[in-house]
Amino acid sequence: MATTDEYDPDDFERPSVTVDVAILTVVEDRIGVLLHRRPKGPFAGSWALPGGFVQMDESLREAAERVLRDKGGLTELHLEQLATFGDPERDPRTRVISVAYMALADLEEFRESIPADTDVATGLVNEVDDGWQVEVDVDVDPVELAFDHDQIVATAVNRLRGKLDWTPVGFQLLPEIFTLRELQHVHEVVGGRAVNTQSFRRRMLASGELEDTGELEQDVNHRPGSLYRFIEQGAQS
Amino acid sequence: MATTDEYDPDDFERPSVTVDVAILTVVEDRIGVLLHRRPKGPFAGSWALPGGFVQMDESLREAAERVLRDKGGLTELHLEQLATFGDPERDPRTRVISVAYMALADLEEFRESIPADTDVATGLVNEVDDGWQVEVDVDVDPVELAFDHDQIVATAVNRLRGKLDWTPVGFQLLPEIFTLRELQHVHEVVGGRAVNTQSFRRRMLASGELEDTGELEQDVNHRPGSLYRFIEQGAQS
DNA sequence: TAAATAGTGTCTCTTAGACAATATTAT
DNA sequence: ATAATATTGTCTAAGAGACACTATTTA
Repeated sequence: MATTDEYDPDDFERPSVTVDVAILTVVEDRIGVLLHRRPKGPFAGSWALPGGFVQMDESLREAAERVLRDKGGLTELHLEQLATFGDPERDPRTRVISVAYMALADLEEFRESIPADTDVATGLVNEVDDGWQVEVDVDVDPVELAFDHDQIVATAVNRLRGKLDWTPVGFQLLPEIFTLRELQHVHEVVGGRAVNTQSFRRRMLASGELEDTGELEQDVNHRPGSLYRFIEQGAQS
Repeated sequence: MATTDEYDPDDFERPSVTVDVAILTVVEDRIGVLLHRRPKGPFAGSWALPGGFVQMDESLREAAERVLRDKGGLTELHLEQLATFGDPERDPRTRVISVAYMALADLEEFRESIPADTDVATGLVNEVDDGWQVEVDVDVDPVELAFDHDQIVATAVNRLRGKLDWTPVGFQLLPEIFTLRELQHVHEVVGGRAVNTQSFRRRMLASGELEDTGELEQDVNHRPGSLYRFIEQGAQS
């Protein structure tokens, strides 16, 4: 038995702790996740989520924010903790426990975070087994992710899907100004199925979370839609 | 920058990692959580969640199961990971990262896990601030929990509440055989508000998750209700 | 019979989906 | 005019809450 009050932490061998971040976006009709190719170490050459060791003086969230900053200055993103993965065999080197985070970016931010000449790529998610498992394509072909990062991506996608119905998280995947059609498209891609346009429109407009900017969509070859902005839900009556 | 592929884990000082388990049940009109009094170490004398250091050869879930076993042989409970708490200051001794789990027990199991002559008690949860924060009473009086265990309890209560609407998790808080009224009571306590009896009954019976045992409640001073059993959702057509 | 809870029937209200009609813009 | 999408109107169906009524058991 090893309870926290009867033993000293120094009596125990300590695992390494990392954070890994699944940065998601919507790319056309698929969910995209930012991957980088591991130059060395275990799984060298494989695609992996960006991550890093947790420093002794930073919180877990700060570590995740540091990882985002290192990836092309991504900041101000929606960032939330997903789950912690601690199988003893998940890293062949030594015991490494990984705290996984999910970040959401719109496609522009996401693309800007990929420097031209680096081993960073957009993985496109295929859902397998009702979405509880995923497969990731890079440049059309399915790839095997390093460590248990496929599980982390699956967890992120499922979390995102679950949140979409209840929270205004869809806005995190769009630029500040967007049309209802674009918002609906995000919901359809994340949810993996078509949604009823009337119902979606009614629900969104009734939610009180959208503000009509009064502007119209530009440069489209059809009737332009109204542009909306997400209203921060700060001050409630 | 410290990415997983460019540094060796041995280059970094390692934190300690623990699991802490919020074992919840329903006690009359309140949510109960199992607490034990810390005999020594930081927060000596304070009430805390049961927990322990993660061993190098066990997974996080195995560590949580070990903690449950140590608490009076609790086993076969619903057990799920909640979140990981890693503020650098959360433990005054050294950097300790805690992976929090939630376990659900029915009141009988819960009571059996409390030996008569130990410093183990049932904390009763008061919800504060819309349930996003909690206060815990032991023997009527509010107590201050050790470390950030109040946050862990709040996270557990909120997770439980969120799950109740979508999953058959209510059954984990009841014995194998129960009446619809008992199930409704669990939902009302967890949800913190009354639910419509007709609607609840309709929804539960229509869910296909209940099997009528054909038996009736015994030893009650009113019309006895039918006893139901939860149907495992294994084989689907 | 009274008390207490189990269980049923039915009405209304809200919300989502289906379907159709009209509006606006570019080509 | 045609293509394409935006936007609105209305009908229907499902589910939840409200309310009233009947049923069953013990005291």
